[in-house]
Amino acid sequence: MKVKNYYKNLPHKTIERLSQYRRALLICLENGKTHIFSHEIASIQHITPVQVRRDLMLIGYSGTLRKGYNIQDLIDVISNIIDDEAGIKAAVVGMGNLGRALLKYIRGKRHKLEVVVGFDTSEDKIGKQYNGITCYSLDDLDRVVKEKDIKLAILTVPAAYSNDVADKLVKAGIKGILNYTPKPIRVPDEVYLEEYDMITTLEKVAFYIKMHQEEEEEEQQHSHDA
Amino acid sequence: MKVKNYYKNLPHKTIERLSQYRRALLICLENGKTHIFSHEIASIQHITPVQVRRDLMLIGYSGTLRKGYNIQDLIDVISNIIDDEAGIKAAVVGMGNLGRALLKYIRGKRHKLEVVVGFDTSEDKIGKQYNGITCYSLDDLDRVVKEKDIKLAILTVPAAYSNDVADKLVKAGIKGILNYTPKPIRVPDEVYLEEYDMITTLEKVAFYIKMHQEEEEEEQQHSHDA
DNA sequence: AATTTTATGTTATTTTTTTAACAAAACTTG
DNA sequence: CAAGTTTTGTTAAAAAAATAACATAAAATT
Ligand SMILES: NC(=O)c1ccc[n+]([C@@H]2O[C@H](COP(=O)([O-])OP(=O)(O)OC[C@H]3O[C@@H](n4cnc5c(N)ncnc54)[C@H](O)[C@@H]3O)[C@@H](O)[C@H]2O)c1
Ligand SMILES: NC(=O)c1ccc[n+]([C@@H]2O[C@H](COP(=O)([O-])OP(=O)(O)OC[C@H]3O[C@@H](n4cnc5c(N)ncnc54)[C@H](O)[C@@H]3O)[C@@H](O)[C@H]2O)c1
Repeated sequence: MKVKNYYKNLPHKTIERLSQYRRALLICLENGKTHIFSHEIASIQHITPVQVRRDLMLIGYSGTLRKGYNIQDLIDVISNIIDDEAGIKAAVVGMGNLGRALLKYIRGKRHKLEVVVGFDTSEDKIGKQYNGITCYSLDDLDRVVKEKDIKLAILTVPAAYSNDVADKLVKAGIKGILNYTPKPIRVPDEVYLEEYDMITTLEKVAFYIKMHQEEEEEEQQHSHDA
Repeated sequence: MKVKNYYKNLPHKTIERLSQYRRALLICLENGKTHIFSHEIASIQHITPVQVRRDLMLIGYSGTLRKGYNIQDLIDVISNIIDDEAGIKAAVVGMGNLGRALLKYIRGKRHKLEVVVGFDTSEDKIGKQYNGITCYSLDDLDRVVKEKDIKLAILTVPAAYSNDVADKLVKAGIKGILNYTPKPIRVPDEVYLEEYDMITTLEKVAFYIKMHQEEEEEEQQHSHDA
């Protein structure tokens, strides 16, 4: 029976929530708490306690009845699942406004997930340090990725270059890409790809604001009719 | 029969994809194309053509058999659904590294969705202009939000202040919040909330890199056994 | 000691989202 | 012009995710 890949079948959403649970748990631990109930975790994440318990069931973690979950234990269990033992090294590709902001933000946040270099094509940036991280030329991508065993790339180049740079990343042996470029990229199946577009999210918020507005208008109409 | 709120029941995911379709369509239009097939849209977004057609069916848009969809028409239809006629005004709250990067990025991208001001508490930033946008003191939130009819807030303050500032935004009458802070905030039901955490996404990518690694190790094991 | 309360863990159900199946129409080709 | 191909639009099925239901046990209360 497979043991190692047991967690492979966890729902994607559960993986996301595990990361969020851990972040919340770390804060609770700092505040001196030792145990936590499913409804407390749920409240922080504004989800239901059932969902929390179900996620924890899926990873096979058990709490204590009427006492809740041991925070340190749970952090360790989650870390064992989502963290790579040897740690995963990442690169920020495209050290512009967003790239530098991200670099600064991520730096030092996670023990097993570290941004170790940046890449850019601008002479102004190549060779410079940002938050203690060296920016290399994109021409050195292959070499640096291999030398430093970088597996993850955060893509923040101008949209026009997304695909070109993505191809280079794949060739260099990158295993996962987080694409913040508004242009969807194409990568082989064995490279894990996650894309996020801020405009889309923003437009979604705007849409639901609009919907809510229209609902209210309609309600007013009704009360006027009555 | 309700007409105005017909689109209220569209799946959330469809709304997201509509925004993405439009972005892709705008690029196609610029390139001089007039018509597009569902499989072309699908290929850009790396989803299936069926999903594209299903989404378009849901919004009641019809293409031409064997000719595809009229790009300009479709853009207009999507815009009619997701854009607010009067336009929605947004504020960036917390003009730090991320806030300024976002402001610069969003500026001028969409006709009906505009960032019109920034807010901060730092004396260094209050009164300054960033990309032509004035940064106001958080103390002026109520006044400015009302004066300029701002409905959407992009929250990029330090995590420690997320909740405080969110409360103020709600009191000021903001209708939707996009929270980039790693701390989930609580808002009343009538305020639409979208949260996004980069660390979570990053950890998700790292997790699937790890999983893929372990799968490969196992395969090697097997071929060794055989 | 019996009863009530509070939480967990699991199975069942519902909802949401994606994918598949296929009929119908328009064009192409032999 | 008949047969085949392509592409849409829709209904049906499957898969994924969230929610509900509930049995169980520890602690608190009566
Ligand atoms: N700024 C934001 O908040 C934001 C938000 C969402 C998405 N984005 C997207 O992220 C990307 C970067 O945005 P930005 O605001 O940081 O832009 P930016 O212009 O500030 O930064 C782009 C950087 O990429 C570098 N670059 C150019 N070509 C390159 C290449 N081939 N390889 C490596 N580096 C290269 C440039 O020298 C520059 O440093 C864009 O695609 C943008 O659409 C930005
Ligand atoms: N930098 C990133 O790429 C990144 C990525 C994801 C999330 N975040 C999150 O976004 C937030 C901002 O990150 P940052 O890197 O821009 O930080 P930053 O320190 O550069 O910016 C924070 C800004 O908020 C201002 N501020 C402080 N208190 C405020 C208040 N009460 N009201 C309004 N403004 C206030 C500060 O003066 C500063 O200008 C943080 O919560 C961070 O965790 C940042």
